[in-house]
Amino acid sequence: MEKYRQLNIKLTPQRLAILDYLRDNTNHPSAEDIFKAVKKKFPTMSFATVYNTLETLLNKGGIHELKIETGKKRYDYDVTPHHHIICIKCRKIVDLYKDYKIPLPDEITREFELINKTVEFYGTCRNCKKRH
Amino acid sequence: MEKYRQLNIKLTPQRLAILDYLRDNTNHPSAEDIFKAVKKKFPTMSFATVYNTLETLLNKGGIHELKIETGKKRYDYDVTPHHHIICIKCRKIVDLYKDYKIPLPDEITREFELINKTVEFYGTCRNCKKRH
DNA sequence: CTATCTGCAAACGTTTTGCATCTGT
DNA sequence: ACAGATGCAAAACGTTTGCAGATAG
Repeated sequence: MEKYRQLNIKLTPQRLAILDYLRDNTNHPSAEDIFKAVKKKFPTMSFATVYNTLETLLNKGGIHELKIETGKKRYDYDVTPHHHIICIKCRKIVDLYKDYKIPLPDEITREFELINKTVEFYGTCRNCKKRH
Repeated sequence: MEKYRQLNIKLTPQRLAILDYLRDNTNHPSAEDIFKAVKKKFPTMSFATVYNTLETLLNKGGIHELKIETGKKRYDYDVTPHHHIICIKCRKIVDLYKDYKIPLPDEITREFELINKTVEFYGTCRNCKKRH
């Protein structure tokens, strides 16, 4: 795949399995989710390899790290800018592709050079609202 | 203080020290920051009490938990709606009191009942930009 | 061939828990 | 008086690290 080659990293079978899993599971999996899944293909797979690979991919800009959960990182194969809406009950995360222009007050633009922004919306999804 | 009483919790000296610290330190301290500070007043203070108190305050809506750092929670005494801009170099966090109206697409509003939102801006602060 | 990756196990930092004792209300 | 808080130590949890052996390029 084109994206894989552009990363300029050694494409080991383990890394390919991790990349494939991330590509096919856009539900923002945690390191453990990834580990469990790829361990089925590679029974010797270790957490070290998962974390090493995620770290490498992060540095190469191949994935994004989400700070949506406290105490557990989540990963996103989709690095195009987008936002998230999260159900506060079931923690379902839905992607939101909208390029919002959010103006910053002058006292902030004087102090900060803006690089990027993320908007997180919180609410209850239809399913969770139903079961009151 | 009025806010303290409204929490409807037992106001032990330890809790008062934690609340006072949070009230006076709006730099979004971590549990360890809080622990270190209040331990000076209460040498017997334990992490359990800090975490118990923070959990209680969260449930009562007296404080907010910030998901800005991965692997470490930060706390905010200010529960009025606001956003943050974070320096990606020194991790300085500046509050931003702006009530942004951010429109959601119909397919989202059909699926979710919006409760609240937070915007996180990332950039480099003046100090960090200076030292190139 | 060699720079880099894997996998194991041990260590780490943060947060949670069980429980006996103590204390605000 | 008693529901609920404290403080200690141990454990849990996600993540990182050191290192010997393996492997992609």
